[in-house]
Amino acid sequence: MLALAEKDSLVERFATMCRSRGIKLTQQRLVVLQEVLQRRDHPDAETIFRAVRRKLPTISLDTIYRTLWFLHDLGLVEALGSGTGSMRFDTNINSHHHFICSRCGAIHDFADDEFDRLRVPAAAAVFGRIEKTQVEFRGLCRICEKSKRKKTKERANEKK
Amino acid sequence: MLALAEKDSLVERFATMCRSRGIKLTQQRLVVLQEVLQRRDHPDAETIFRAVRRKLPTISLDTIYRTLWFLHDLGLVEALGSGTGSMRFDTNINSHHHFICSRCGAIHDFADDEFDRLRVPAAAAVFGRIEKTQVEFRGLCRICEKSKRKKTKERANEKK
DNA sequence: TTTAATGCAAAAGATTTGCAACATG
DNA sequence: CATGTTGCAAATCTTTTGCATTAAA
Repeated sequence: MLALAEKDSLVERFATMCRSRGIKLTQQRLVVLQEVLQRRDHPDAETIFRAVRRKLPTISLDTIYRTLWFLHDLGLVEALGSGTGSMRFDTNINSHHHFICSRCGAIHDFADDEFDRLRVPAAAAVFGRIEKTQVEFRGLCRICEKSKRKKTKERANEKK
Repeated sequence: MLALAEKDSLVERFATMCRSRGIKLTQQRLVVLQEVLQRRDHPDAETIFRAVRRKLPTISLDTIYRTLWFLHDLGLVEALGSGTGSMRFDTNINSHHHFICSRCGAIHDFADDEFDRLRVPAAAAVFGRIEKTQVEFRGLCRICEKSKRKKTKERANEKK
């Protein structure tokens, strides 16, 4: 749900960032960035890999990792660390908050202006300068609510 | 900073939970639980392993994992998924919030009554019933603030 | 004594690294 | 051309599993 113009300007911005750091603008970086920009879920490296391979069949998984971490250093994606399993990347540039299923680990985004501007208590400020505020609600998602009998690990493994 | 009495009652509660499920109360489970209860950081399995091995030298790493997930199913610890690296376990039973360093992944707790009772926006409620609210502030911790030149991955690896 | 839990070693995943071949500036 | 990047394969790290043995109820 990023407007086209917005997306283009991000690609522009990316190109500039690369140039200014003497980093090369390769096909694979461009394709990974584009894939990442149009996603609204929280994919892991493998998922990005499968998607990107349709456009660039020779790309390798380790290039996906390198590129994802590179985008992360640039501040274009956020690393989520999904609980069980593989690392996931949050590609939602807009400020947002999370609902996380405590059972299956599914992550859903929602926006909330008020949550974007929570006061910073002194008890938190002592740890460092705060750059970002995010509220996390945890609970059972709709799907897990229906299959309560299974245990955490069983469900987590099903995802694979 | 758990009072002794509180800690004891948790061990009691644990024993009861085990009995009622026909699960055995072993030395290793008891020792892992005790280690977990007295920690205020967010250790990974390896860290717990090293600590517990001082009391029970023959314990194995996979027993640590099994026990940690068992405590998790019981609701006595929370799985954090640290971003880079290994899974971490939050052993703080009291309601609390997090400051997370976006560079090195360090996690610090703080308490805040008001944050414990944030309203739940409709946009979040649609995903499921909310059981827990947690605010996450992200930024550079004090240590990382001082060593800005290093990249994310370099610092993350140093921790090992 | 019955059943569940442990320790070990091996397997399975996920992620990273060294390096020769290759593409970009 | 010079340098940074890729793809591959092998290495590493973390976590899980199968199974014979041991310990709890």
